[in-house]
Amino acid sequence: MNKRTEGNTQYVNNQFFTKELTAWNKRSNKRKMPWKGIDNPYFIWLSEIILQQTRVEQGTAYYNKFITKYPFIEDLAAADDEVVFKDWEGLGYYNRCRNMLATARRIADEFGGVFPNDYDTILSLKGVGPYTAAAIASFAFGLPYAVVDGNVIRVLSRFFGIEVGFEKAKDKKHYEAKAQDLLDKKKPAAFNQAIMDFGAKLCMPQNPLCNTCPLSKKCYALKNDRIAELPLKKKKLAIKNRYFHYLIIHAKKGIYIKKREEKDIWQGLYEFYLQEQKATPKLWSSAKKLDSEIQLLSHQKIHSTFYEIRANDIELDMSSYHLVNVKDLKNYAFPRSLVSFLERFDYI
DNA sequence: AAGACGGGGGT
DNA sequence: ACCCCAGTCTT
Repeated sequence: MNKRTEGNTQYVNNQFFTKELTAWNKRSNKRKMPWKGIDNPYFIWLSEIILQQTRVEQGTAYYNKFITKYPFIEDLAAADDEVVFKDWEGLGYYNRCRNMLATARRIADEFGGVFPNDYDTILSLKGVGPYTAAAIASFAFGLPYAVVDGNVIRVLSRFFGIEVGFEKAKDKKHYEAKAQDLLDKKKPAAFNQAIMDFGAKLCMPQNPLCNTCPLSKKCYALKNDRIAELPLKKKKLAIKNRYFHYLIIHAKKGIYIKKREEKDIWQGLYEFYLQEQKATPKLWSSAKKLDSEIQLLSHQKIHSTFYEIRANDIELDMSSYHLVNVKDLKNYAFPRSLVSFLERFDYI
């Protein structure tokens, strides 16, 4: 196939893709989400931050909580870090929460509470990368920027036969250029929403609905039996085992907890007195073992064991810890595994 | 360019 | 077990 024919084929496929996608969106797309179709940039930004690497089903309740509790960006900007972290508890990727607060405050202070409406300024916001900037720019302001998220990568990779991954910057750019090329510049919001809905509801990661897919006639992956292989997966990283021994130290006024400040998992969340090591800490021979559990993170396997002891029965430096009444524990944000423990033992 | 960063749900 | 989710930031 010569260069010219190849270019023409691409063009025809582009037309086919956009036409069929648009038709599918009008005819069959029943997907409903609280932020769909709105143009409040603050709400859209909120939804996008919450949904980064997070399923819609998981994020929706958090979104509803945030827009109800903080209806204006100034409300969020004025809230205490501790309270917002508690609101975010269980969502994961807690740096998102920190960046969200920083951005809310920047917009309140620097922009007088008015959300910036140009792509470059939006992209400059903490926690806002290329995907989120394009989403806000298109959904809130109708600007012609194509989103490229996991759904878009999958759809483009399969339909157009893009046999490269997307971890390399150059390859990612290839997807971005393709998406931008396909984008309906007159209706960027509708196009972006449609392609993501299409990826989520029809061209899913596993067992996509090819038999009812309006794009199947010209789909590279279907034709070449590459559905399961595309998009190319990134090589999976090794899971590191970590062993956390938590000691619940009971004093008259409550138990001791401490905020995780280190550059590590769960930064900003609270935890009990911790010793991280493989074997049971020797000094704790008089402590009572309560429970143990394993929590899987994307990159670590956390083995937690919980012990309890009375403060009088052990010598430890607790100067950097907070002594918190048990009934106030519910006000502190903990990692999911600690919340689970606290629930099992009726602390919260 | 490669890692770090959560938690959950589907198969 | 493995996949991967409306990704971004740091090193």
